[in-house]
Amino acid sequence: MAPTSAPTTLQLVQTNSLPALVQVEIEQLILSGELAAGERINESDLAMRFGTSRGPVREALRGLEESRLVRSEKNRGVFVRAVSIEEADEIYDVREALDQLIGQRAALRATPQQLRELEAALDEMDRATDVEDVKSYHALNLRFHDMLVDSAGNARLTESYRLLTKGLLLFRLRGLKDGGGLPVSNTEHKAVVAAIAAHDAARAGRLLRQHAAASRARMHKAASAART
Amino acid sequence: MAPTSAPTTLQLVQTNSLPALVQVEIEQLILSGELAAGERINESDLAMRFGTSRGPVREALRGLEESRLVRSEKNRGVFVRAVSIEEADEIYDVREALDQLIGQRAALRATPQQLRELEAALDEMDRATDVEDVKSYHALNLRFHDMLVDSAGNARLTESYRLLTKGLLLFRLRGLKDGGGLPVSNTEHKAVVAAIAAHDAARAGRLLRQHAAASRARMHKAASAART
DNA sequence: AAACTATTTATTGTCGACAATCGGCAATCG
DNA sequence: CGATTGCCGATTGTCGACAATAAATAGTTT
Repeated sequence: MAPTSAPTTLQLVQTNSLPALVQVEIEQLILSGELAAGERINESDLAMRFGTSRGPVREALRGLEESRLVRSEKNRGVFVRAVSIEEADEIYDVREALDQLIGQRAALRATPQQLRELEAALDEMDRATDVEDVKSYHALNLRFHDMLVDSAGNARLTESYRLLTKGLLLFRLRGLKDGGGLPVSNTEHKAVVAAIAAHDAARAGRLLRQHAAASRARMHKAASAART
Repeated sequence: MAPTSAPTTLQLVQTNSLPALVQVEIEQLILSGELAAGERINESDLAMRFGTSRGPVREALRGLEESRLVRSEKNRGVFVRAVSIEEADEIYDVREALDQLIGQRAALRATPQQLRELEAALDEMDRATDVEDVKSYHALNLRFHDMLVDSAGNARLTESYRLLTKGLLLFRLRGLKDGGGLPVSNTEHKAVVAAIAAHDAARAGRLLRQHAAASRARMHKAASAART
């Protein structure tokens, strides 16, 4: 039997263990904001919600703790991590370095197929920009950067980058307006993809690092705007 | 009552949860090689060994899985990860980028105290080199790089770096001889520390990146020597 | 004897129960 | 009246037991 390209729920349950499933489920809850930053997580509630006992939930939380999405206090429970802007800055320090590496490697190793997908993503983001659909743009933006790091062809780099940027998602502005930075952001994306298509490693690396820096600046701008 | 500088066992048990303690214990077992790469881990055995039930052990293993020291197969168990030289190369790709960042930041932010400790570590490594104590040198070398990343003053960077380099420890050559690379390695260390002391960010970053690259080359050399 | 099948055994996966601990509230005492 | 102390409900921490699965073994058939 040929495996379906999109893995079925059945397959997921058969290959992944229950704690792993629960872990991604809780992760969704956190990243979607349903479990707010700083909030305390009740093990029993989650176990009920997923129809399991507390064991798998506890294992999942231990995994999430290791990936820094939650923090745990003995006998008090686990809390959704709250990422301050100072921490977000720290993350961006690292991210800029990794983004440069991603750009360099992608320019050398991206396949034509991957390049096509990147360009398709650019178009989609353009469309989202046209109708000022900030939410869609954010989702597409995440996917775009995921595709980028994948096209660098280094599994460890992908892991490190994903782990790092997950932390950034925890720093969410109340009402992420972004102040019209969307068209600028996608213009930067296009320059990066162009450099990758030209196999210009140095330029792609430099541009992607600059894009990260600009993204950080936009975060600061939005943060100070939200504070007033 | 003033807290003791070195945390007592009591304090450790009171603040850290049992799974966390078990996790570092198992981590030691893995990194020391007592649990060999590729080997399957028996939950009950470990639980007996630590005098706990399997619950805390399972939680600890989830944490280790997230930090990529073990991998888990459903209904088959968890295995100590075996890192191939290709994976080690991937890790070094990322490590070089992070090391450059570490050098840059350390040059800007290292305190005089940290600088003194770094220089003390250099001396210790010199002594280990003189008597060709490879094992001590390795331990000191790990500590030195830990101190370096700490002196960069970025907690996220520290986390990312530690996680990454833990993976490298899993790539262990049978009988790590290193072929007399120790004096060279410490010479590179000294140049890095000198650049940091001079607050020359660009140079410190460049040198630390080069040191990582040289370290990778030494790994390759040792690997090909071991293969013959 | 080789190969396939049934059975046994060891190990993991999950659960419910009990013990330990914490935060809050009320009673007590200075 | 304020602070301390002792309960009380809620939640986490840990455990032992049972179910489910996979590997190892024995048994049967050709």
